Amino acid sequence: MHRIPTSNPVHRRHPQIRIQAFLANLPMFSEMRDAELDRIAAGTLPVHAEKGQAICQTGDPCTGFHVVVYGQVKLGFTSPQGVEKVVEIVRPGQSFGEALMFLDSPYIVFAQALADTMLLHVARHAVLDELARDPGFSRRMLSGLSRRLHGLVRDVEAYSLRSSHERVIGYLLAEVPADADGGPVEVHLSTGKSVIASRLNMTPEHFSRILHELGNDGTIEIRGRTVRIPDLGRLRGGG
Amino acid sequence: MHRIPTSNPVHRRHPQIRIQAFLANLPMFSEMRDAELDRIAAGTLPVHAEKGQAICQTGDPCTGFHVVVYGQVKLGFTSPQGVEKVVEIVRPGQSFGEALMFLDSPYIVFAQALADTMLLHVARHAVLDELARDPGFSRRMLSGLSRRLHGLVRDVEAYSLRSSHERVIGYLLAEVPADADGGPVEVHLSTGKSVIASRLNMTPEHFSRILHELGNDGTIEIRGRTVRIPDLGRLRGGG
DNA sequence: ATGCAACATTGATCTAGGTTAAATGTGACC
DNA sequence: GGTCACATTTAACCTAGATCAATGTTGCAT
Repeated sequence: MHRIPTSNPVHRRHPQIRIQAFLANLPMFSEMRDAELDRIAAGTLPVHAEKGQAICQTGDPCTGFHVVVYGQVKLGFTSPQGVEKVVEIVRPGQSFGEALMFLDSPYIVFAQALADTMLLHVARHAVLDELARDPGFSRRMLSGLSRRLHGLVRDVEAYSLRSSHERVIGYLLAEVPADADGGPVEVHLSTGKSVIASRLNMTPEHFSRILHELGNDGTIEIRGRTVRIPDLGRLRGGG
Repeated sequence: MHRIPTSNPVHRRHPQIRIQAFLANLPMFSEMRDAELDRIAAGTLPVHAEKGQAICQTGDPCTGFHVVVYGQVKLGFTSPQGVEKVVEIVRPGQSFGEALMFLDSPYIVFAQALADTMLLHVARHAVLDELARDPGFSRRMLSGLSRRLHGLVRDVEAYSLRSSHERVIGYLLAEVPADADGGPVEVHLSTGKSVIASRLNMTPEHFSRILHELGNDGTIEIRGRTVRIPDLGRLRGGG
């Protein structure tokens, strides 16, 4: 069990306009007028984290939420015995930590960069102030939290009602671009297999085995991190 | 696999004042002025469900959310193979279905009365209208959803990192009134053991076994649905 | 290129918890 | 009280997935 270094905010000034432009593309801040976006941006600070660096630890107080600009972040918790479980893999354009802003509890998950990552930290007070002014913003925030909640319920369903075999298939299918028709697709696993395994609530060994089972009955072809799916319908049907 | 009859709203008029008084006690509607509460109450309809009756089914569209007045409701999903998993047991004063109001998706869980139950159904439009007017209401709604999210994350942690033994202990401890000091306490299981077992992600058999293990090493004493805990500290320490 | 460290695969073995089945309680209603 | 339906318990057995232990791969820093 080794200590994870915690990242520090980059205090170097970034061009203000870039931050606003990025924020404006998030569902949460879409439809905001410039003045509103300016106020949010004033409470926003870029944060950089190297691969492996912690962005926040279990128990830390919540000072705002994070958005991933580039890179990748894993959220997870560690059992008293040191076992780790990945709850979510956060990709560019996605955010985490919003819910905590409305509670007075500290982080129950940790966040760690899976790659060289750039985030924006939006201060709690900036969000809270804006919520008080803009009902549209509240509405979008409620949508965001609801979507998150919905996703978690689906996870609970998967964990308790689906076999690991089914969870792997589900994961692969979720990685397939929406516009793919039945034909052959290639999906690229965005991170290491052990992280994905943990996300799917299984051991790396078991994940490997399932992938290779699917491999040698011809449902998928594995080349490193690239998985080719010759027939989507077949994978959907359970391999 | 038997069909579950769906409950119908009770159209008989209930005293308006009772509804408002009840709603006013919910965290979500606290601090509301009379005029606001009146508007919410105007969109609220009492619903009655017998023990075993479905309040809503997986796939139903969402027309609002429900609050339990008295009785008890279980939320859960059913696998294609007909296995059922209880996600939550909802008690008086608690509500469900809020998140769905902000999404356009149908119910992914079903809700079924565990006892003779009275609920209030608050129409989606009433909530949405009020959110647009009252930032304080938005704020409380955000708190509520955040708390729910937090709870679900804790569940995921329990399911993936704790043994069933630990989950049972956790459940019992959660049932102990907060004001209890270390001394002997009695907790009364609010519903059947199979439902609790499913809520804890285990079979009734396994739940029974664990309870009796704890029973014969003296950590707890079981008399039907009543569990006596002679030494809270000992239970907290893992039996 | 070379060598190291992290990651991935493979096989053997183990076990927590599930499944099946049967016996026993228990409570609601007549 | 009696009886029916259902909940709970008990016991024997089974299996999905974990753990342990090598071994192979890959990427990356020198």
